[in-house]
Amino acid sequence: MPISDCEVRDPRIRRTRQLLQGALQELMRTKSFDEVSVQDITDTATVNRATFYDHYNDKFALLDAMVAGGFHKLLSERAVRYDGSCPSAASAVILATSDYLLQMASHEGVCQKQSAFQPLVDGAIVRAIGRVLAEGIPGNEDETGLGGGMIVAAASWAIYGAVKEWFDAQGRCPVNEMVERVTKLMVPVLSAGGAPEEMHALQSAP
Amino acid sequence: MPISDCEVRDPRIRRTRQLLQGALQELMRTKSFDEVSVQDITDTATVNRATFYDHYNDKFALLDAMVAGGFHKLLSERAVRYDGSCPSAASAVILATSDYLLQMASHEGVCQKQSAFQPLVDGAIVRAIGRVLAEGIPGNEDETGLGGGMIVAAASWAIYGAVKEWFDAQGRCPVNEMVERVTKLMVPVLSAGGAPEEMHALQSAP
DNA sequence: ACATCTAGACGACGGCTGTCGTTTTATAGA
DNA sequence: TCTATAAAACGACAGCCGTCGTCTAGATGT
Repeated sequence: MPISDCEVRDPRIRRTRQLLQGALQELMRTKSFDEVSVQDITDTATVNRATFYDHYNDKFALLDAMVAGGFHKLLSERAVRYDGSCPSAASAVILATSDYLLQMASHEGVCQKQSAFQPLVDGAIVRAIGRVLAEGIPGNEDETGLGGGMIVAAASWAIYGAVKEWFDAQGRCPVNEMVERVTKLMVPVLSAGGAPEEMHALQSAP
Repeated sequence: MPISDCEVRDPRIRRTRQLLQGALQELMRTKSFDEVSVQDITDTATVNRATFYDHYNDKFALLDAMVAGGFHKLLSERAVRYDGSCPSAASAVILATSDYLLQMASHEGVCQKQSAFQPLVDGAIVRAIGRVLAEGIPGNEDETGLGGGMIVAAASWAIYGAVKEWFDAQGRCPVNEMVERVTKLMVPVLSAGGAPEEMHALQSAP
């Protein structure tokens, strides 16, 4: 019976969900996700276990909401928006992604241990990235006939995959360099929808 | 205590794992993944429940192995290999990905209902695509200094994301057209490592 | 201030999970 | 062929899951 998570009016609901998300974050500082039980979460949140299921289908749904919310928060704090195919905007999204991964691994501790449910986190972040990109790339098939949906999908998955690859193989190169590489890789993809002129110029620059 | 899944000598182990994977496939023809219990699987496979845990950590690990194995089988049946940055090779991988999704949805029924654990399937397929691409793109950082790992990661995630986008929004365009679009999108990414000449020619072709 | 609505508390339920130790069975190698 | 190895069967266990129905309390809106 969980209600849609974005834009909840009732302050009680917000409070309870805040408590649950906080409890999960707290617990994941020491345990890995699959070692945390719903019982643990509700005990820490001082909330009845049955109440949990009034808000989320299972602990995976809670994780999903937490990740999506956290990433969205990080984006809005920096006022990161992807408007059009501007490469610097793409870089901002890429940087935000890597920062979020770092933040999760360290002080938030969302994925302290490499859990078997990492793919769930992956999916949540990819969706979040997709949402940002979609704001800048109209989904309607315009004169180009390419369909922005596919570009957004390809780009958001690619960005996350590349950043995660860099992240998992730590110490390969500094963040700046990684962002630059991924941006260069993404520019031709993102510019496939429109405004290709400036892109090609930038792409062929040293 | 599960033993590594690839290259198992003992025929008994192969037999049992075959039975378990077959049982899960069978059950997912009617139920969604999260509606299937380990009990169901072992009952259908006529195998003791405890035996299941000798082979897989949980039912998610079984799904993962099943998807990876199935995709690898589909690729080797067609002798699909990605050697170098040849666009037709990329197209073959893309087509194989969409075919695998179709095959899963219809007659194999791996993801009949849209389950909350779809991300796990996603991750398994992305990893499988990555393995194929990695054969054609050397991971060592050569004179280009780009590092093939990032390209492989970006490309495999992007390919799967794009194909899945097309797949989820069914009826948008025929398969051929989708493959062509995604290939065009991926060529600049894949060719970032080396052999960029032919690529650029193809990219600017009508 | 009041009546109403509804989130949340609570206890209980059957079912599934993951693990353990022991026993049986069949493969692999000498 | 015979023996050592190891996979699988089996039963049992505590613990967690997801759900249900009922009841309380507090927020909402008039």
